[in-house]
Amino acid sequence: MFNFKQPFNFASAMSKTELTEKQLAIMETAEKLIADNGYDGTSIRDIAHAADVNVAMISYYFGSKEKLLQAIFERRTEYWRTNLESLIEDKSVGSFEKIYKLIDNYVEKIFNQTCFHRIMAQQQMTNEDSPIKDLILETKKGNQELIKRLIQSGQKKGDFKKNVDTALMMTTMMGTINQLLTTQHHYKVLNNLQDLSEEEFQKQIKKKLSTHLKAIFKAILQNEE
Amino acid sequence: MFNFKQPFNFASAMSKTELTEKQLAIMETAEKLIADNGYDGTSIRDIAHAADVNVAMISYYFGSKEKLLQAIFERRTEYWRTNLESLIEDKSVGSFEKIYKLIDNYVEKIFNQTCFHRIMAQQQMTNEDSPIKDLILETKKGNQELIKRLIQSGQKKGDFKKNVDTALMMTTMMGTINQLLTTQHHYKVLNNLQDLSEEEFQKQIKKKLSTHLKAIFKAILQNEE
DNA sequence: TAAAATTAAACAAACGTTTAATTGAGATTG
DNA sequence: CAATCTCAATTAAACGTTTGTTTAATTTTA
Repeated sequence: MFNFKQPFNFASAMSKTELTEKQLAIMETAEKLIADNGYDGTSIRDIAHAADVNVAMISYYFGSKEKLLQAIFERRTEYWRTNLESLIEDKSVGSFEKIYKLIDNYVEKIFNQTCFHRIMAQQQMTNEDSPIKDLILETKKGNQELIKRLIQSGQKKGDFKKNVDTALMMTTMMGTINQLLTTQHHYKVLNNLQDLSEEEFQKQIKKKLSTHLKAIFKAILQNEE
Repeated sequence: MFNFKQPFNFASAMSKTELTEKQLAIMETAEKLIADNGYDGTSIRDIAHAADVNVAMISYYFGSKEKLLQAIFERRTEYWRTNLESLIEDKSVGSFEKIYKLIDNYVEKIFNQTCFHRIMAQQQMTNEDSPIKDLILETKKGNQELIKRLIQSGQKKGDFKKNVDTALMMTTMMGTINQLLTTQHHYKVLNNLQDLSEEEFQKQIKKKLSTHLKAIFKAILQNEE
């Protein structure tokens, strides 16, 4: 007899289904590998082997290599804004306190997802347009809009200087964090911290970075009249 | 008759020869392409086509794709330190003036070689050891040592604070510059500057960036006793 | 027993590199 | 001065791998 059975295609059937354990395992393995070796430097076979699944499973679940990356981005960018919104509205928190909390929030979030943010830094560098770059730009636009409002409210209260270049300020924050993220090893070597355990080093660097950024933001924002 | 003629191998014959026009053309084309699409995202055929030479010429001149990248790095890192040395020794220049000159120097150099520095930023991100990463680390080590001396001399004169984290300070400088370099387009969009000519934009951004960094460094370094 | 998950194998295209043959310009020769 | 020789420069074609993706068959699950 003939067999008319159609092959099932998961990728095209998946619209907003929950992610299975296996899909998550693939995504997290891919995150680590791509962060280390770059998107083009990581093959589907590398990922499949490290995640201990068949090569075909990646196309089966995600459709393609690029869509896998997109899935990673969608997962990680989902919960960015939410708690920023509430911070801005909170009337019981002072202007500088808000900024400080913002910094802690960024540092904490980024250092809790180092692999993903290293990938984001990579992707920002490429010069081709892509859905992912659009996603990054939209996220950034939203964030910067929120922060602009935060600063404007501080200016109205007389706490902050006028004429603050928000974009340049955010560039310094993201730039400093990214630079530290991508050159952690250099930082370790240059400061003779190789003996520290990875965990201890992360803890120290997060604290130092936070303090450092707060001092910078204070200097940029503080009204000295 | 038999032909015993050995093929000439340029790559292994070249030790410290001057670069020909053609080699320079290849290197500069490669710089642009790799900056835009990444090292693994750029094929030898892409480079050869853009530089209008045969694919084999690249292996012929440089030996391999990786050695081409190395040649680019050697060309660009050659003249980094020289004029920093003299700046530090100069007794007629004040502590802050020296720092400001240092900043201008970095901004100017990096923005005059944007493609190369975008490649450098890419390479710093990868997690594999390579001769190129070693070269970057050595250059950084040397620079940081010089800057440490610059700061220590300012501290002795009582101009600068004690307990300055030089590495973190440099991280902020390089991070801010790199971030701006890699997200110039985002910066343009986020600040509605799309109408400016590229040249005018570069000029403006260099000036703004310089001022911005000087303000930050002043805040970090200034002794307030 | 039907649908979904998983597999090994195959696919064409692109990759970095090498080969072997040809071209071209300058030196050497008759 | 023309002919010859020499060797670097240049070429098209081929090399063996690796790439992302698809196929068709098999196993698992319910």
